This record gives sequence, structure tokens and C-alpha cells, in this order.
Amino acid sequence: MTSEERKIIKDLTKCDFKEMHAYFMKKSEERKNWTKEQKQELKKENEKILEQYGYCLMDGHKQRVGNFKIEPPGLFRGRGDHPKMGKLKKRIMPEGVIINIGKDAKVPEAPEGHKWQKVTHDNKVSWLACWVENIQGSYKYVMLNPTSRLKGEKDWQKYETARKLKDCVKKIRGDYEQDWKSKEMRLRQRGVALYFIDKLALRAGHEKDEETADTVGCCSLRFEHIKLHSEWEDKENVVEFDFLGKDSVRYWNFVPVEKKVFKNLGLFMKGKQPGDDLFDRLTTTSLNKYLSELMDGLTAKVFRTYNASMTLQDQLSKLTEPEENVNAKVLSYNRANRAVAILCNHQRSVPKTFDKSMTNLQNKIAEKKKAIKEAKKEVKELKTQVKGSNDDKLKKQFEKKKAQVQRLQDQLFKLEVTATDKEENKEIALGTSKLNYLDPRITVAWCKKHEVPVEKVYNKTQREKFAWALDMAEKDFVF
DNA sequence: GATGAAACTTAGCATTTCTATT
DNA sequence: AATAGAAATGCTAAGTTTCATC
Repeated sequence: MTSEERKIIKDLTKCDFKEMHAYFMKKSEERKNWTKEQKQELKKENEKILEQYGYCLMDGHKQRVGNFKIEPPGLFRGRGDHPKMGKLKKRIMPEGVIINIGKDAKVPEAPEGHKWQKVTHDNKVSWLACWVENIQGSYKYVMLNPTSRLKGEKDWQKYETARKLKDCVKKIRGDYEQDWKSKEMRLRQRGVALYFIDKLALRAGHEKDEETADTVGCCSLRFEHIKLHSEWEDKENVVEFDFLGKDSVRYWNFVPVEKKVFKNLGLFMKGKQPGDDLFDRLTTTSLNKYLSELMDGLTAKVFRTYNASMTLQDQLSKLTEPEENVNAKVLSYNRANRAVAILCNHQRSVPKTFDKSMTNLQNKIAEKKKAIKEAKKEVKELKTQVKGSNDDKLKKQFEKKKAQVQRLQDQLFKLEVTATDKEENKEIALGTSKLNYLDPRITVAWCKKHEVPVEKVYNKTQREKFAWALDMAEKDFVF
């Protein structure tokens, strides 16, 4: 609103937005009712746009660009209780866009009547274009698609760093346990924080300003975010975490900890009140500085990658039964993936259609069971008929029916596995960990060992993204 | 040490596309 | 061929990390 409008409108709850809402509902309804031809036409248009703007040439190789469309104007929502919710996100004009391109490359033309803010040739960064967004004043970048060589190499590097941590994690753990009894408060706090980051896969948690939603990570935990329970459900020294993390997703967990950790936390909280930092002597910068001294490339987030991938490997070996069929094995894989998602607190809201699709699935299962019952009955009948005759045709029919029963039973098993998987996955998101935390070489090696086609666990895009790991499938890789 | 710019990864949800079923 | 439901993809916000400057 303008300042004039703000004088008139002071309480949004007194505004009636029904007309606006109806307008957009109508728009979306209209779009839904487009004819097949119109939809085809739109699809073609989009393909043309992708062809023209969706690729770039990097070191002579054609690469897919990730986000080549400028973000359109609109109302900023933000996640959680965001102080800037509802602000107008302005349209970006070419005059606000910087182009980063090879020295000798042809610079794309700005839209007619406009100029780019600047054209640079910085080959030390990966972005192709950038602009400053008006809500937070932060930079937005046009970068390459995850399937690109550049991103793939970066991804591989990330997992190599995590693998390196494996060799020194024992020492690091020993060190931070020592720090729990240090004379210096700073070191005690660092020791406990690092223990949380390692054990619970918490994010680093840097300080944020008042202009963003109030969320925290490990280093920014405050007094009110934990509660100490000397006893809780027959366990001792339990820490209750309750805070909003990235994207305002709630982290709520009861964790039994070592006595020394428990006592230290009591110490850190002494004399403090809600609003005070739990780790007042610790910042992400100092923590990362310390970590980088322990191992080249080590930062707080490496622990998340490391523990996620280790959990996957560990759970895969525990859950996979070599004698089971492919569907059962895929369920085991998903369960291992799920263990990681739970560790990393990757939640999702229950899909709107969850109950309905669950019911549908149950109906299918019931139908299948009925079909099996009937087929079995027919098998039985045929069996008695076959016994009393020498009819080859009848015998063939009998064998065929038996095969059908087997097929139906396989289908039933698959449905039941799907239902179990779906139910267990109701409020858990697997995608994030699969895409960002799990070393694909573990997955690929598991597929090979257990004769599960890679397609069962990675879709097309994922296979493209992890092409570098799939290529290594010939070698037996152990994390 | 504090602060902010810069560049990159990670995140959940809405929309779009695909697939199976009728 | 139409349609519903599932799966894939797009979108862009929200993190982490590093580096420069005071």
C-alpha cells in the first residue's frame, strides 16, 4: 500500500478479498478447461522457449541452464511468520540485471528499448546472470542445472569431503568430548554444540536479523528452545528440543545425552532467560574456523552430509534381506532413506489427497485378494478335472491358471508394499535427502549388489544428476 | 569480533506432466 | 479419448559459507 492507502486501511481482517479470490479461481478454472489443442499449443511454445533460452555453452559443451526465467513480480509470502509477508516483489527490469559471459561470446541482446545493467566476464564464479531482489536486498542468480558438469563436479567434491571426515571423525569426537570438561566456557559450549551437530545433524545456525522469520539452528539456539529432564520415560538426562528450523519447520525431539552434556547445558542456562543465546560464546564463524583447522574443507554442514550418508549405508545393510524380491528390497531402501529424512528432520505436510488415495489403494488390495480367491478356486476345480483325464488341453489350462494365481499374488505383494511405504511416508519427505545428502555411489553400489535396477530408486532426472556416480557402478564402491 | 556482500546449496510446496484406468 | 491420481518438475525462499572491510 502507499502511505495514503495505509491511512485508510489499518486492519486487513476487515477487508473483503472475495472478489479478488473469485477472479483468480475463475482464471485457473478457465485454464483447466482449455481444449486439448490449446494445451498442445502452450506446450509447444514452452518447448521453443526452452530450446532458445534453456541452454548455454560452457567450455565448448552445451549445458542445461537451471533457472533461466526472471522471477515475476508478485506478493512476497515467505515461510512461517515472516515480517515481510505481503510486501510487493517488484518486476525486474533489464537495467537491474548483470550478465556474466565469456569474453569472446556474443552477449545476448536486452529486450527492445532496454539495456543490461552491466556485462562482466568473471570466470571465477558460476552464475550467468544476477540481480538484486527488493524484499531482502539479496542477490538472485541464474545458474546451471544440476545435471551440468560444473554442478556434478561440485557435488562429487562435497561427498569426497564427507568421506574424508570418516577418517578423522573419531579424533574429532574424542576432542569435543574432552572440551566438555574444559576450564574455558567457550570450549565447553563449542564441544556441546559440535556434539549436537554431529549426533543430531543440526544445521550450523548463523545469526539472523529481525527482517526474517524467527528460526534457529545449533549455534543460534536460545534458552527457550531446550528443556532439561533428569528423567523422562525411564530414560535419564533427556534434552527436549523444540524450535523452528529452516523454512520454519518444527524440530521437536527428546534426546538422552551423556551426563556431562546434560550438566553443561544446565550451566549454560544458568542465570539466563527466554531470548538469551544458549551458546553465548559461540558463533558459526568461530566454529567453522575451528573445524577447518581439524580438516581441510571441514565445516558444520559436512557433518550433515557425512551422517546422512553413513546412516543410509548402515540402514541398507541392516534392512536388506538378500533373499527377498525386488519390491521388498525397494521398500528396505525407502526405509533406509526414511531414517535419513527423520535424522535431518525433512518433514512435509500430509498431502491433501492422502486419505483418499490410501483408501483407493486399500480397495485395490481387497479386489486383488478377491481375484486370488477366485483364481485359486478355479485351480482347484481344474486340478480335479485333470486328475481324471488325459486331456492335454485341460492340463495346459490348469498350468496357465496356476501361473495366473502366482502373478496375482505378486501383484498383491507389490500393492501391499506400496501401501506400507505410503503410510510410513505420510509426513516425511524423502526427496531432499536423496537429492542433497546421500552419496549416490552408495545407492548405485547397493543396487548392483542386490540386483535392483537403478530405475527403481532413481527417476530420470535423478539418474541424470547422478550420472557421475552411475558411471562408477562398474567399480565396487564402499563409502 | 562484527557486519554485510557475494555465491552457492538446500528446502517444501504448487504446478505440470505422465500414466494407468475406464 | 477422457480422466483421475501419481510422479516429476519448477519455483524461489531460506539456509551455509567465505571473504572483505571496519
